[in-house]
Amino acid sequence: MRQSVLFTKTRKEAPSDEVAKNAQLLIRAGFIHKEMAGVYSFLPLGLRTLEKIKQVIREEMDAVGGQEIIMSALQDKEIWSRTDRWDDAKVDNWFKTTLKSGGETGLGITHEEPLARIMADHISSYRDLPVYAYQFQNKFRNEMRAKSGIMRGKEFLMKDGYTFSRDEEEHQKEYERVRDAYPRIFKRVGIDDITYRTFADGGIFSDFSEEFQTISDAGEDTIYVHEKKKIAINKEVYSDENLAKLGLKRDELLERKAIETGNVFHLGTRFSEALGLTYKDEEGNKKPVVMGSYGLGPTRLMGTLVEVHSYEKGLVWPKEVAPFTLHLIVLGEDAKARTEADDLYERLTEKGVEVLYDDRDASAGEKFAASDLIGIPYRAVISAKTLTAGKVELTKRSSGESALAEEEQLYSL
RNA sequence: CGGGGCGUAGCAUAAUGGUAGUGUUCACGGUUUGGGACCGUGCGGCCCGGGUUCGAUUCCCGGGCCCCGACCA
Repeated sequence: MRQSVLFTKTRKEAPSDEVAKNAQLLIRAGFIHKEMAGVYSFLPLGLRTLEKIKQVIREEMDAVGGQEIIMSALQDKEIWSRTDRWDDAKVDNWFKTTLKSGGETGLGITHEEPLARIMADHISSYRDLPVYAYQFQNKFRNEMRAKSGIMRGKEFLMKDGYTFSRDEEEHQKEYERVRDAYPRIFKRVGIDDITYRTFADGGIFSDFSEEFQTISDAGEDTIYVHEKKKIAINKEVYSDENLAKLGLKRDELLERKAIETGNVFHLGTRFSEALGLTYKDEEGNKKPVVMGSYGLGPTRLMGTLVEVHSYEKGLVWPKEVAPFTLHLIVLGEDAKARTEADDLYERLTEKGVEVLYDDRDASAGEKFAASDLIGIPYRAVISAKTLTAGKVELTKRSSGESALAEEEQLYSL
């Protein structure tokens, strides 16, 4: 894409109403726009990154048998009443509204209920199980206080998945299969080294649930990390009894602030029993389906990446989720350099390299500053200088290494 | 929900009970061209509603935003 037609602009100064680093940098770089507290729109660069994050998650979910769907945002009060999660006294963060035809609806805070009902239409035999379905969908939560930029909003994108199994044994296998896909996602977006599988409150169906916590001072959670075992325990369940269950010792653990980037839960038969989601086993006995749920917020993950990868001058995207792979910059008004850069841009695009081409009529400093801010992993500079050498200057952003390169080297990016 | 703070131009900020200044952005002209370069000219603003007052951007009340805490499958 030519930067001269990209409608977003970069800014020198951070907005005064944001404190979170992720929001400040993403707004300065033109990735997002704040609509109101805890509500953000995604602009061209931000959307490209968000879509890439989604694609990484999608590929890993599909790889463990996930079937993608998309459910409605508007919810049927009926099914939520059956699980006792409609009443404001039970769940206090609904956005509710009245229907003109009478009655009420609300914007989905999560989707166990509607999916259990959908599955009731399609599951009737043990032969139909297990099943794993997931979706990417905006969730709406009427939080008292939004904070931390895009990491905790009132409207946010969520990948929520749900498994349906015959019994606890089968559920455990499904649960582990989906859970074990998560580290592969974190590896691809470059945070596997600081992300820990963390034991947390399990609710009523199990001793523990598990979270994926990414070490960062911007996080809201406190966890205790066992670096060698690559696991952690959340402060909320940090007790001698639980440490004994997990075989952990206090003196081997380090206290850290962390961002909850993902979570996986055992749901048991709570939802299936309330909503009539049953199947017939081999003997013809009617049994409730055992469920699990698996969350991972792409927008929160995007915020996390900014918190842990960015530096004072701007964003630094891992290649897999960067809005573009290469930032091509032409400097000066030298007509030859311009022509060469134009042609190179065309050739690279033809070869399938995702290029943002800064063809604007702007000073070198302005272009470099904008480039630093946007954070595309590779930068290629063309100027009168590089032209005489017959090469382009290629810089790898993550390491800062810079060298003159042949055009062919750019094709392999 | 408890406590604190802030609302002034597209953005960031200053001053003021008698209608507001700076930087940046933007437009135009000129000089520049490897780190948001320089000079000149110009456009552009007191969040909304109510109250006090001769007069409110300024003081008071409510809505808004931010921060700390509580809450957070």
